[in-house]
Amino acid sequence: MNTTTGDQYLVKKINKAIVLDAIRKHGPLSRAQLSDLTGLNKGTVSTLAGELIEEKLASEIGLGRSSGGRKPVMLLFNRTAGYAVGIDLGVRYALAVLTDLEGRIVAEEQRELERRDADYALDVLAATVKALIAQAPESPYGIVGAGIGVAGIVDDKGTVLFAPNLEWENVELQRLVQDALGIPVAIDNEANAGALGEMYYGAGKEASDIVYLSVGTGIGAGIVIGKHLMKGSGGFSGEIGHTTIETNGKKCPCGNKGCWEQYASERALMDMAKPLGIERFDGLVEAACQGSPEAIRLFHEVGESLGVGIANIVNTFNPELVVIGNQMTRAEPWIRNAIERVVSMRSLPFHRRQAQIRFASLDTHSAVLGAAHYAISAFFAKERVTL
Amino acid sequence: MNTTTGDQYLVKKINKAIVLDAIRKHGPLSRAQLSDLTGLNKGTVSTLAGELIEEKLASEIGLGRSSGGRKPVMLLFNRTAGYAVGIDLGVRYALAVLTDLEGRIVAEEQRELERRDADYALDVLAATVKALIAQAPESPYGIVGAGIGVAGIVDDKGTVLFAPNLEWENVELQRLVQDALGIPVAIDNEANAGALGEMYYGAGKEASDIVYLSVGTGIGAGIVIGKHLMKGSGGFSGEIGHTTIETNGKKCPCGNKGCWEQYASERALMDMAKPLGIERFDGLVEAACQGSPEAIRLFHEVGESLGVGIANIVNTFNPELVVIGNQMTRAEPWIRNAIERVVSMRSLPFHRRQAQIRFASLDTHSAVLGAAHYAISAFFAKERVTL
DNA sequence: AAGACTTTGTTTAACCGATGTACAAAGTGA
DNA sequence: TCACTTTGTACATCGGTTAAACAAAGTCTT
Repeated sequence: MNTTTGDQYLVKKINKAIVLDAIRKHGPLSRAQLSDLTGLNKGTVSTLAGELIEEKLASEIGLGRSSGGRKPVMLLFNRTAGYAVGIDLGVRYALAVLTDLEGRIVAEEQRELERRDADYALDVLAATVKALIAQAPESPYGIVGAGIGVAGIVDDKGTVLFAPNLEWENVELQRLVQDALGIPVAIDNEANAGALGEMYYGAGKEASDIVYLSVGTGIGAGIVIGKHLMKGSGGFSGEIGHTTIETNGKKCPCGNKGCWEQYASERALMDMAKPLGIERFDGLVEAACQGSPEAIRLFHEVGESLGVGIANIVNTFNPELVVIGNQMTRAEPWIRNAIERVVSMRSLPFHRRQAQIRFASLDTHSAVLGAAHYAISAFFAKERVTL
Repeated sequence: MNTTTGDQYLVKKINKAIVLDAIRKHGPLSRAQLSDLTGLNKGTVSTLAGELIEEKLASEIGLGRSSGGRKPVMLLFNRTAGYAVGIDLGVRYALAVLTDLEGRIVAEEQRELERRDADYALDVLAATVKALIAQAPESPYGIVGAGIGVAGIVDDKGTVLFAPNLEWENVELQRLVQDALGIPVAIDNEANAGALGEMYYGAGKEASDIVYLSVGTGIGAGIVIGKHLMKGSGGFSGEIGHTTIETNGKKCPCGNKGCWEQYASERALMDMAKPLGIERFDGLVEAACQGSPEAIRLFHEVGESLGVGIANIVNTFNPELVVIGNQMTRAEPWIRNAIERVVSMRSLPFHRRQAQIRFASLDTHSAVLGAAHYAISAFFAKERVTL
């Protein structure tokens, strides 16, 4: 039993959070509109709005249009009250952005990772973030925190349990980065971060059930149901890439046979491309651009395999939207049709609406923006009640 | 914006719910213990406990042991303040129980379903439930509601969208039953109900991440993460049985190829048993009991296929516990080893703990008790805040 | 057996925040 | 200019929690 009990302070927290959320989502708004929208008494809204202004989280931006009476004073969320850092920690690169509290990018830094060990990555990360922080404008709250999306399995304590492609095991990334930077840090897997990014700032703004598929070296999925990120046990983000789609199929280094990512990942594609003498993904994309029938055939094949797994996801979660992100986005022209054909063939007929399939609208920035969102929402969750 | 705003009444609701929950979960408790446990002031607990007694939801059961001072008055949850009905609506049968508010069975009725149409099922259902209600002892709240677990896909409005084995489509089951019985009714799919039943009253009492697999004619799964039932979009319960485990495998009536339930369901098993001249599941179980090597081989084969799909679930959700329920429970002696071998072979090595595999400890009552739980929790959610 | 100490549960005054009402401020439109 | 609207603030009231005091009912030591 450690449920938070109720008292007046809780009531105030709840209502203040409601008012701030309304301003963030629907601003600019007058106090009267806020009262209508939230159902709170005018007087209550007045006091709470006053305090939010005091705290620099909202500001009066002048008078609005009258509809036959006194002109309303419009309130706007003060999105530059602080700044957040979002980091996408990939295998060969680290991409970091500085955003305001609405997730708008104000600065960006990218670094190549020349080695894979955690110490090195940590050094690069710290330097990158410090370079970003130096660019942050003066603000009441300063840097409110950092979020990291990492290509590996993360638990709810912020430890990277296993990152095969980085060759990491049990790295306490959250603690390490937090100590290095001195600001609150949140960690999650790159696919989950991408899902949040697309939901809040990208292709899924209107949808509430989204699956974000990160198709790179491996395959990861961030699954959002009812605007909530689905987290497995212990914060475990599903290793859906190691789901069997061919019971006696290709051997996977994980020990299993017929894993999806043996057929549908970037790595699978490159394995298939070796006989063609093409070693890099860029090369294959180029070959396809120039009309190479072998290259195009390979993309079709991978697209079909992607479709099989996506159909499984659709049959299991019935999402409105499947967003394909990471490297494989660049293959859109050649895989899109194959995916759509296979998915519509294999997904159950009694779904009321057909799931749409899109490619990440934030391009390579889904994960990094989602990561920034972790920091922003942690900042707001701290002194508030989560609605 | 329709978030509930905060005021004194909300605070009281929250605190009253906290106190009642504490009594339900840890009772008998004294007022002083409640104050310690919940963090609420002694005076507050006194008033709230008084009201709960007034409302017949708790009662004083006498004095407890003193530890050097005045003897405490012990409060106990009044589990007979009302009764709930749980229904498991299968393809060939309807099983219904009457439980007290702690989910203990006080009466039970089972009926065969001789036809499959919804009207007939509804008549049988109504008669069965009425027979149960007639057996309910007098109580302050009477019958607080009914929950139904049904072998089909249910949306969040209580409509059975599709129940292939019952041959139903778009049956507004909740409304129909509610009108027939005049009590609140909650509907969910049988696998979800089973998962709740096992979590609250069965094998999963201590676990918080459980997958309940209902293996009958088809395969359904109820997935519980962090004590919460995972619901797909629109209340959609995952049709995980139609997940592909063999890309170019057997055709499935659903239109897909290589669906899991084409290999691992009761129906798949019986299809395989036809050449042996065995037509019914009972027959096959009997044959295996008598040591028929063909029957045992078939069970092994199905067990292995079950293992493939379970490994997929384990890799995706990393549960603590997988509970196998419904018909296939009866095959435990012959499939258990095959399942465990395949799952441990195919599940990812970096899971910190190996998922345990058990067979439904509530036997055939998982779903029906889970269904009753829906009614009970709906009753408590009505006048309260959900914690 | 008496008195000191403990624990339980109730009572009461103080406090806090939301609400409704009255009201002041600042418009619009005929 | 005047009637009517709309916005935002001020203030008394209400309900609920809390802390502190207190009454009730024990135990334990001497």
